[in-house]
Amino acid sequence: MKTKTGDARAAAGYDPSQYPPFAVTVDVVILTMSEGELHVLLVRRGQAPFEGTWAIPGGFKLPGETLDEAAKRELAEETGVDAASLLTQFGAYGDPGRDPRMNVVTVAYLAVLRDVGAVVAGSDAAEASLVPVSELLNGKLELAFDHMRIVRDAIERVRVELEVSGVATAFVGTTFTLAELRAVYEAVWGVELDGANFRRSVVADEGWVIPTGRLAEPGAAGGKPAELFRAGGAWKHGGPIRRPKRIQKRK
Amino acid sequence: MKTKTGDARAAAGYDPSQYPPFAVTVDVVILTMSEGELHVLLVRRGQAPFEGTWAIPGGFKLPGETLDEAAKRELAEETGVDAASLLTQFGAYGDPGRDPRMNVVTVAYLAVLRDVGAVVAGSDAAEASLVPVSELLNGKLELAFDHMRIVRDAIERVRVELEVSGVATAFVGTTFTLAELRAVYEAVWGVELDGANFRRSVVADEGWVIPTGRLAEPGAAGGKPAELFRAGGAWKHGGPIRRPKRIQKRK
DNA sequence: GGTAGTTCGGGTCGACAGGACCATAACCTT
DNA sequence: AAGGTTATGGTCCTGTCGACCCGAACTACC
Repeated sequence: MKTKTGDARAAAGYDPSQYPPFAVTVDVVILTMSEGELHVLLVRRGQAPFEGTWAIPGGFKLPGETLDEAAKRELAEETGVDAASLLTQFGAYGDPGRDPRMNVVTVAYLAVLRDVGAVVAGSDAAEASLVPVSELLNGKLELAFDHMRIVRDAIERVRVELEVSGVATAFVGTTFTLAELRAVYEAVWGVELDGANFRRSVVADEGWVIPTGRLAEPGAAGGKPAELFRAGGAWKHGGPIRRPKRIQKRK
Repeated sequence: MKTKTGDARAAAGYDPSQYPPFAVTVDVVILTMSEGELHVLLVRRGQAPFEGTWAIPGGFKLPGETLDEAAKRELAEETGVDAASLLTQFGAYGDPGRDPRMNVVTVAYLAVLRDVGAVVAGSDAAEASLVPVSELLNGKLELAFDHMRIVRDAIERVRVELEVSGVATAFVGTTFTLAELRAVYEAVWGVELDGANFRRSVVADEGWVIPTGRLAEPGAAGGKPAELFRAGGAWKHGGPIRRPKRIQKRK
């Protein structure tokens, strides 16, 4: 290559202070199960730009913290939840003009929570709400910046994550029935799974779920009381359930 | 652009110019097959810090381009290759102190190439070399910044990617034999696959590889000439081969 | 109390995928 | 021509997974 470019690149390529500054933010997509449906936590913006528009919570990275720490801090500030182990970085977004004021690159994180309802109240966000993802994907709601794209990517990510890791247990309580756990898969994947087959697969995976010996209270409709489980430590083994290609139909 | 919010909290939360600036870079991990082994392209640094240390190629993101464009540009500048379709973003790294001079957040990309050897010559890098990943993972080589971690993450990513997408064809030429394609899986995963079973799985996946009708020249050792294939368009269907849990043994 | 409805969980069966292995064809070198 | 090597087709066997059935245990209602 030409020496001109070489010299310019040598100077430009190695002196960071010569380059236009960016602001770096972290945004957190908080997913949770509510009423059998997958929801995302959104906050309403109080300032321009995009004042009054829904957005995902986030904030600026500080020089003294890692990206993971920044995401954890933002999550704690917005929801009061300490869930560092469930935070997964899944993408960086830096399109020019995504923030109309200056160059902002954001690193997006995914957080999976349970019982987020009570937590939202304690947040300092002006207005926060759990929105079903189906409403978002329908295009009925508009989000600030490129947050719609980020949320879409997050949902796709959690669908994959559900298959290769044990995230499913993060959606449910500390103890849960297998039906509750199965509902997570069904909601996220949009499929129906056979209860009996689900149980076989899950309990066959040693250390994945651990029976507590206790039984759950039957619902209003009755039925045999379900066994209560708690999450095992085996997170990395790859999930016990494989995502079906086509939607199963039960008669 | 020139918003000047008076409110302190609003300024802290919503005015990017109030926050410490970062430099944003893109780094590209270039993987290729050479002599049946997975290699990564490294360049030797000519400037401080880490002068003389091996590093992965990369550069600064410009305000007017997207992250993907920056990665594509850097890849072209360093290797002369236009391979935008093979570029995958896989992580962002922003630990404090990862660059001793200032706050730098880098977005890491993965590029899978074939025949990178001829391309390296045209690069403007002072010194470039293909290094077997086995040497890197052994810890025999030291990399600048946190590039070792980035490369490790990239390799893990390509192992997963190989299973869920059709990246394997990116490692080989426009036409290839099934043995060549199989060698990609074997090298990346570190396993041995049965040739007959491999063929069955691959050709069963409609549109994944397309026979050209031509035959390859047999190697020096002879053998039946292999059928030549070209890559089909079916990239998203998920790879045809599943990663074996344990290494297969052939007698 | 009895019966219907509901949920849970164990069992069976068949389809299919995947791995191990053999056989054959088509090339090389000697 | 003989033996080695590679590609490719075929067979066999096993484990996995979905579909489905059935009994167990509970609630609700008559």
